[in-house]
Order: sequence, then structure tokens, then C-alpha cells
Amino acid sequence: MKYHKIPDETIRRMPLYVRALALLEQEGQETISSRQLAERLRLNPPQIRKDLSYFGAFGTRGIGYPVISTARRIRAILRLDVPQKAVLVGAGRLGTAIAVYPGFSVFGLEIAAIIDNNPTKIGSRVGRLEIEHIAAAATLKARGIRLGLLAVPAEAAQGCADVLVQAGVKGLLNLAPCCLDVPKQVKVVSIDMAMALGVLPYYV
Amino acid sequence: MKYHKIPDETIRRMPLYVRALALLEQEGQETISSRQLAERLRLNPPQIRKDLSYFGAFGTRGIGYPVISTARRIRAILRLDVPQKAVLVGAGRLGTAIAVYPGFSVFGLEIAAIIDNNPTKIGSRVGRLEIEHIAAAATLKARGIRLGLLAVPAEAAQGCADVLVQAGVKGLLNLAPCCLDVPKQVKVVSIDMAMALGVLPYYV
DNA sequence: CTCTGTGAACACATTCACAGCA
DNA sequence: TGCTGTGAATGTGTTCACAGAG
Repeated sequence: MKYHKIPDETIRRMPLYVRALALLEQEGQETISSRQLAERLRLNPPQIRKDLSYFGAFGTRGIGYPVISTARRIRAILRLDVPQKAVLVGAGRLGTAIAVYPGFSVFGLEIAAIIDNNPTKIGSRVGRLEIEHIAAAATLKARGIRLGLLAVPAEAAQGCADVLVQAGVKGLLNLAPCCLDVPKQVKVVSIDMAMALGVLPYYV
Repeated sequence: MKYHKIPDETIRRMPLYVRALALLEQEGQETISSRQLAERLRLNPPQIRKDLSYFGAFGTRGIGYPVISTARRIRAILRLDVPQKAVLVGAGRLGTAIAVYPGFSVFGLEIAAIIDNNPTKIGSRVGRLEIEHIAAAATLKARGIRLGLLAVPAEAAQGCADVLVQAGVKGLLNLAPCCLDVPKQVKVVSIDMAMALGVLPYYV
């Protein structure tokens, strides 16, 4: 395909493909057609073909896409072929739930540090990680941590974001119900569960 | 404005407006212009004006939008003017974090029941709610619960979804890393934190 | 003059239809 | 035949530019 700017929506779906392909690999399936994959993910087959074709030819005509190598290629596109470390800020209930969540590894993601500002929590363990003081942010860059998760109250989120950005963090997953002000080279994805739940009554 | 189908993206942003207006109300601000609101939410002013105009004229030219009544009208549009009850399935770490999260009330949402299949957990309390057995799903309809949150492992999610749909639940917020098969009159919103984090390395 | 409300223009994303390879 | 890869057509959502109200 000629040069095309890759749609953000395509990027957003890529981890979905990684997740599905990882499962297929576990099931021992070697190839999958866009039709089968679309059925699993409730997408349209041409959508999947176009998404993948933005990055070149992945499949074999008449057969489909090879499960293992397609997963590997998508991971490489998303820069998930190298382990990506993240710092989690906030060791409350949500924070600890995230810290022990095993689902990050499919994407090569690892929670490599936990930070909290509550002095009574510092030094205690969550899984195999020790909760650190916010001052430890200064060491993040040296430890190769460039992603951050904010699981703190809304009032604290902007301050934490500032500290992480200062510490060289380039991508933030914000779980607090607020918007963040960050330099534009820092990418923020926000998730607000209450907002997500809030749209449902409109549709039901 | 003449008849227009309202974009899904517009609906998705409406809770954002509710959240911002609730905060403004707390701050005592009586009106807000699309420009000011856009700055807070990092959107464009025309976007906000168009979103609101789909539902009629909310604002006063030269002044802006009245904070309180606009919030009330959006809540009514989203059916959040009547209290909406939800059942939470899964009383693990993520489930309990959600159960005690205070952020739902801004939207008139309430976690009104918690269900888990672990017999040792049944009867114990999370906040002021008692964890119930999955068999209690049969009582959901009578209790006016039409929304569900799934905070269970991926392997259990489809089964739980089936039970909830059977029990008359019309909207689901799925936090498990999988897709769900539901009748098309049931609306599903899925959140996968690992997937959301997984797109960040591409952008950084 | 300020700010809303909105048709029209534009940009972006999805779906179609089919050429081309296995 | 079965399935991918892709330009073209369609559909959806955003932004612009300005008319019109306060």
C-alpha cells in the first residue's frame, strides 16, 4: 500500500489483535482468517484486513494470517517487543488491584515500581514490589521507566502527572476523573469508569 | 436544529460535561462559555457547542451556558436524572476498589449489589453492601437493577454476562480482557486497562 | 462586542467490491 | 475456490465561518 497516515482508531485496535492472537497461540491455532478473527472480536473482516495492511502484508491469500508471526509483528509496531516498564502512582485499593493484575504481561508491559505519598505505606510490599516515596520519581529515568499509571484521587492527579513528566515519563494512563495538563510530547490516555458506566442508561 | 442522529461520540462526551459542570457548580460559577469549558476539557469550543445543540438550545448568546440547568438537562438526556442502580460481579481486588469508589454518585449511579461465586466471601461486607451468591441474580430485576459491572477473570466473564442478561440487565461495563456475546438490545462497554496502556509506547 | 447555534466544508474512518495470489 | 490487499465509495464526526441573539 502507498503511504498512508495510520488512523488512531487502527492503533487503538492493535492491542485487541495482540490479545486475540495470544489466545489463539495458546489454543495451538497456526493461522486465522480475517473472517474468523472478526467474529471473535465482533469487527468486520475488511476492517481487520485494512488495519493490518497499513503495516504491510501479513497474511497469505487463501489461508489467512499466521498467528505467531502476526502477533510478533504487531507487538513490534506498538513497541511492545521490548519490555516496557511502568510506574504506578497510588497504592490504594485500585492501585493494588492494578499492581497484582497479571494481564499486562501479554503486552510485554510490567509494573516496575509503585509510589504513594502516604508515609505509613512506604516500605510495605504489594506483590514483589516495595512501595516507594514520591521522591523516588527521580530514579525512574535511570531505571528505564517511561510509562506511568495514575491511580490517585482527582485532586492529586495533576501534581503526580507533573512529577512523572519531570521524571521523564512519556506516556500516562490516567484513572482519575479529571483532565491533565501535560507537554504535548507526552501522551495521555484517560479512563473514568464512572463516565463509562454513565453512558449506558442512555442506550438501555 | 433540524433532526439529526446524535453521534455516539457526542454521547460519550456528555458525562465529561456533567463531570465538569458538577465541579463548576461546586466552585460556585453560574455560567460558562464554550471556550472556557473547552479549555478545561481540552476540546474545541465548536465541538462543545455542537454537542449541546443536538439536544436543543442550552446557552445564552453573549453569556454562555448556565452551569446548573445545563448539568441537569444533560443528566436528563443520559437518563441520569433518576438514580440508576448497578450490580457488581466480582469481589476481588478490582471489584472491592470499584465498590467503595465514590465517583459514581456525580452521575446518579449507585453500586446496589455485589455478587461473587466464592462461597467464603458470601455474607461478608464491602462498605455497606453484603456480598451475595450468584443465585441472587434472580432478584435483580425486582430490585430495579438494570446495569452490571464485570470485575471477574476473562474466563468467567461470558458466564456472568449470560446470568446478568438473563436477569434483565440491559447495560454492561466489562472490565475483563475479552469480548462478550450478548443480545443486541444489551449495550456493552469494555475497558481493558492493559490494552489502554499498551498503545502508549507507540506514541512515545 | 460576545458568545451561541448551525449549515457547509472538511477530515477521518469504515465498508465495499474486486483484482490478484495461493 | 478462498482469502488477502487495496483503491474507491460511503458514512461518520469535527471544524469552520458566519448569521443572529443578548
